[in-house]
Amino acid sequence: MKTAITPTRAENFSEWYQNLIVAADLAENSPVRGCMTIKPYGWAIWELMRDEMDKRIKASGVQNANFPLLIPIDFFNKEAEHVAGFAKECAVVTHHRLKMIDGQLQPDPDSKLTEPYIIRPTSETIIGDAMARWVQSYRDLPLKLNQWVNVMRWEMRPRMFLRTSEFNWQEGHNVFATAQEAHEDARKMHKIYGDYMRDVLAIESIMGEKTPEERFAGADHTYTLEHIMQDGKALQAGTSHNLGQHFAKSFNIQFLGTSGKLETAYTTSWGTTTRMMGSLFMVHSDDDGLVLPPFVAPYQVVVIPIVREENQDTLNTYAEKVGEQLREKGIRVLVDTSDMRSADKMWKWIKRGVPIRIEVGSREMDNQAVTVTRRDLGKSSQKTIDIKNLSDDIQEMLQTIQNDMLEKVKKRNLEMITNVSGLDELDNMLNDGKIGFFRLKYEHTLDSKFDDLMEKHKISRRCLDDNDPNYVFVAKSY
RNA sequence: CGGGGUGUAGCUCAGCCUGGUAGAGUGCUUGGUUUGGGACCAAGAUGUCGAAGGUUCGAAUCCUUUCGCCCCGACCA
Repeated sequence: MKTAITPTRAENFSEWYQNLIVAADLAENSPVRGCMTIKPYGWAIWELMRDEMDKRIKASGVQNANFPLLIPIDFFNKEAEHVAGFAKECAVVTHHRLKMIDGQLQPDPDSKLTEPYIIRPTSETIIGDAMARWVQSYRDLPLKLNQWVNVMRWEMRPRMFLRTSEFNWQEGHNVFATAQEAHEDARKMHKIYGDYMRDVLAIESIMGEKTPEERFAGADHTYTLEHIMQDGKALQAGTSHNLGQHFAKSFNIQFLGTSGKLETAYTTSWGTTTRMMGSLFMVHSDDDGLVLPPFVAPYQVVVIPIVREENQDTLNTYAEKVGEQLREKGIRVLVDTSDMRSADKMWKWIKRGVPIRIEVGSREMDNQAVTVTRRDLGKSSQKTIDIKNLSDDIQEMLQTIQNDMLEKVKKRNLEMITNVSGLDELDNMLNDGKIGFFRLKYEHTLDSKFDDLMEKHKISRRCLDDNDPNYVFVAKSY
């Protein structure tokens, strides 16, 4: 059978992924090295994801703000571990003016900055600096801030949505009076992310704490959400850090406590990025293109009139009427009356992952009916239904699709996780080509033989098992 | 940043070895026949051959430099 995307997932997963992005019109490589252009259809998905995330973040008591893109290099220097983590991938602004020299615009040597700026790879430092001023008393705490911005990390090996030099994200930064509150907050944001990914993206995350080897530079504890891709590899889709007093000490975030003594605060930071889109695409899509969960589908339903010349006008009117009926219920609908062959329209919207396709032709019009097909199930789900209760039926169907997609992922996750008793068993399974996550005692991975296995099989520790932190998940990753 | 590959029409690519002034398929436009899971016929438009320099009467082709992209590593949301 001919698939819309070639090669298929089974033939070459990473090439399939790239072609998927092109076929679904999500993004393209830009003229700027390592940076992508997110196209309107891709951005529409992000806006839906972002708006829902923003709602949930605000509901947890966080306020949005906006901090500068440029960070004084000196700020960055204040937290040693943090510097070590990011120094290798920073873009640096060194001049503030261009000059025409030999017919070429160049940075004007006379405009060299005495102190260069870093384009933010993350904003702990500049937000820490502000917090030091904003936090004076225990009454100012907790202070919870978030910003939706772009950041830049000079990546050596970019891949669209998964790892680009510039990416969009939200970064939250909270300050607390006590270690306990900071601990609870890091866990709370972690859970909010997990719920979001389950409810909105229809993805069940593998959640847990990063091992000391893998945690964020400058954090005491890093909690991660790992997603299992269809090829068994891991993708980190979000993190929440308990930064302890590292940044509070470096930036003097201090307050007068109830006892009248000056105390040092505790901070957390937590983020999710456009990488979640990469996960969304890789987790759900198939060999015919994108498959979107209804929650984040720019169009939840596409109505395609199967027109013939003689009935074009009446049929388009009927299609619009169907679309209008659905819109009244708040369903996002596109009635595609564009000048294309209907078969081409179908494939276009299949590739773009619209959850429900409604076809209307003269047969349906005569019977006051429509033919519906679910994207996640394909042609076998095609059925003709009466339009009498259409908007209710479609709404219910959208909910079912959302649920079914999650269940499918949960089921696949279970199949993708293998318990192993020790390093020899792990080695054997990987030698046999077994893919997915492997769960084993964390202490086994402290054996030097595990370092050899990591090298040999390109695996890494993803996170500890939240249900039993004596165990760790190990996998190949993106 | 190291190893390998690659850059020619919107897209996928041939042509390069052996220098002689640009090709195919697909897509696009127009007309016609079609239309319920990727139609067919006919006509037509489209290129600084990634960029810069060099060799040459002449460079997509040979040489040098440089940039991007892809794959495999190291690094990471």
